[in-house]
Amino acid sequence: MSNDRIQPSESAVRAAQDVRVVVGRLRRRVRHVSDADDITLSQVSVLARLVKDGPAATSTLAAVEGVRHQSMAATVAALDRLGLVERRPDPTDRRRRLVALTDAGRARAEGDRQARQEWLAAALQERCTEEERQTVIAAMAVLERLIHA
Amino acid sequence: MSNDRIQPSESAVRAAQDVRVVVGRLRRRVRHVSDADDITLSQVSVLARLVKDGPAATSTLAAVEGVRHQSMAATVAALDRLGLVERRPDPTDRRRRLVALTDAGRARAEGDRQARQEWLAAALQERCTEEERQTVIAAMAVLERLIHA
DNA sequence: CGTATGTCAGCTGTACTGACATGT
DNA sequence: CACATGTCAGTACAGCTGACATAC
Repeated sequence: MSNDRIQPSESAVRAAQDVRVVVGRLRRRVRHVSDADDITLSQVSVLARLVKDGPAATSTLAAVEGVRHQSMAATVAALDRLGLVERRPDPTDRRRRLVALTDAGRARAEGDRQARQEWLAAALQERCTEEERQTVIAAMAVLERLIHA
Repeated sequence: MSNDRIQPSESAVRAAQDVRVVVGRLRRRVRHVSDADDITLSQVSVLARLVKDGPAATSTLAAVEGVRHQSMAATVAALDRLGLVERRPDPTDRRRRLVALTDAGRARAEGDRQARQEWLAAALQERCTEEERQTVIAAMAVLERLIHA
């Protein structure tokens, strides 16, 4: 049990391990469910963001999602091909192209909120107590804070 | 606010959204940190599993990790190439090849537990209260239960 | 025979890096 | 000039499917 470095508490090590395992499994699980539809997780995430925050530049989207701008560009290009977003020049800065939802994109985003997240939301509803849901929300806030280091 | 289907509570929808966002970000973050080493997340996961459960067939590993056997075969093959596991025939069933840790694999698995998870464990240690860590552990238990539906 | 296990080949999604053009 | 934004090209990882051989 000796350790020459910092000595994280038992709870820190335990929490870190649990998080890693659960994150891996959750991701596969969500992806598998989302296979039913034909757009991808990243795409859903961007649509949801656009609904919430309105039109944005690729760089901005990349920043809020925590990915490189090149990666976000690929996701946005896919959404463009599907006709769910459109990219128009920003009149105030000709480097930028504002990404905005099309009507189809908005409709899709609405539908997804019920369809895609249904399994998790439903599971949280049917198989958890309100207290457990609050625990999950609180834990996500803690992890979010750590991510934004 | 009408909804013709089930009516998940606000907290269920909120929790589901938070989980999705945080899972995505955490995964990218963990992967980035793990770049310092030279083995991948899936590989780490398999090593950890072998430490815990002992030698196993590829199919078995695939089942417990929740992936296709072909996917697991690729991960195991990579570990084999690195000399961290070895595959030997199962005398009782000549279709199977038992995957077992080598000494190097065991050593690597041990080292990883401290090195790779350090950023998260350290963050949980330094920037959280004990109560927050317990919240995270509790939330992971809840999510784990939901995954194993 | 059907089923289980494993291999090989090819595909997709997601993210990365580096190099480059263009506009502020 | 440096910096921000975006595109293109190449790479890596991690999963998938289908087709096939072999063993139970």
